[in-house]
Amino acid sequence: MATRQRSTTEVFDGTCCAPLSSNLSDEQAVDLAKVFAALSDPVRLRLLSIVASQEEVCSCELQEPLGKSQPTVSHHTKALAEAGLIVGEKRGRWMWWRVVPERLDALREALR
Amino acid sequence: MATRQRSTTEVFDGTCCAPLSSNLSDEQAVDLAKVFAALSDPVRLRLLSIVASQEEVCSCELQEPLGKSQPTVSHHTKALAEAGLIVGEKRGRWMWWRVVPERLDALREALR
DNA sequence: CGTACATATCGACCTATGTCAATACGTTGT
DNA sequence: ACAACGTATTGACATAGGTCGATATGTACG
Repeated sequence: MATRQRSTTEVFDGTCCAPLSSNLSDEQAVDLAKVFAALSDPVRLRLLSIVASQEEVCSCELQEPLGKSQPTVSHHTKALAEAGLIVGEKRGRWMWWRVVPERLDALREALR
Repeated sequence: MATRQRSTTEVFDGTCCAPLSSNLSDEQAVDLAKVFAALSDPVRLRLLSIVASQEEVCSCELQEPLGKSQPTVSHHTKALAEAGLIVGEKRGRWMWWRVVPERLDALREALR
């Protein structure tokens, strides 16, 4: 079985990324706001940037460049994963993260 | 003199929208996070959506579809303006808002 | 097994922010 | 000037969220 990370509060409905130029429904706005909220923290943006610059990144490689505690890094990876922007795979003791490019594509479309 | 709305806390530096794939500096991440924070609220997203669907929108046309009080609407337009996503022009007693498409373009580039 | 280690969760703290009533500010018309 | 009206600001309140120490969970290796 694949170890794809999934959370109960993940936002993965097709209605997420209707373009701004269309009049957003309340529900669409709520869902889209959650994704942008995941991007509204500088630490998460740098984290995402690090992950995006490589194929895969181990959690253990994040703590030092981000300058945050281990629980804080875990908190941020979780937030990005719940927004569907990264996915994690646990191999051995290590957690490996990679970006979900389709998710970024969809988000760019939402800004049209 | 043009009545272009400008605030002291506006985020309009050229470093705002470096792509995610490049390793973001701390400062770049802080600036970019502010813009995404402006988009992280459902009311602001619907507000922006309404403005984006027309050439210009009066503040007075926002309160009813958003279902929020006048101070709350004013608070949200200010937040979007400070993020550079909309600009306002006061003509007579009315405030007219329009989107800044270049800003949305730049933001889409940041998601690369 | 038991120890070491990577990650996740919990609890607590502090700050940021969405909301609205009350009020202030500016503009228009009489 | 004054009254009416649209917008902005202020103050207060409740909630959300970033942070870290302490702890729990899970995995590898003697």
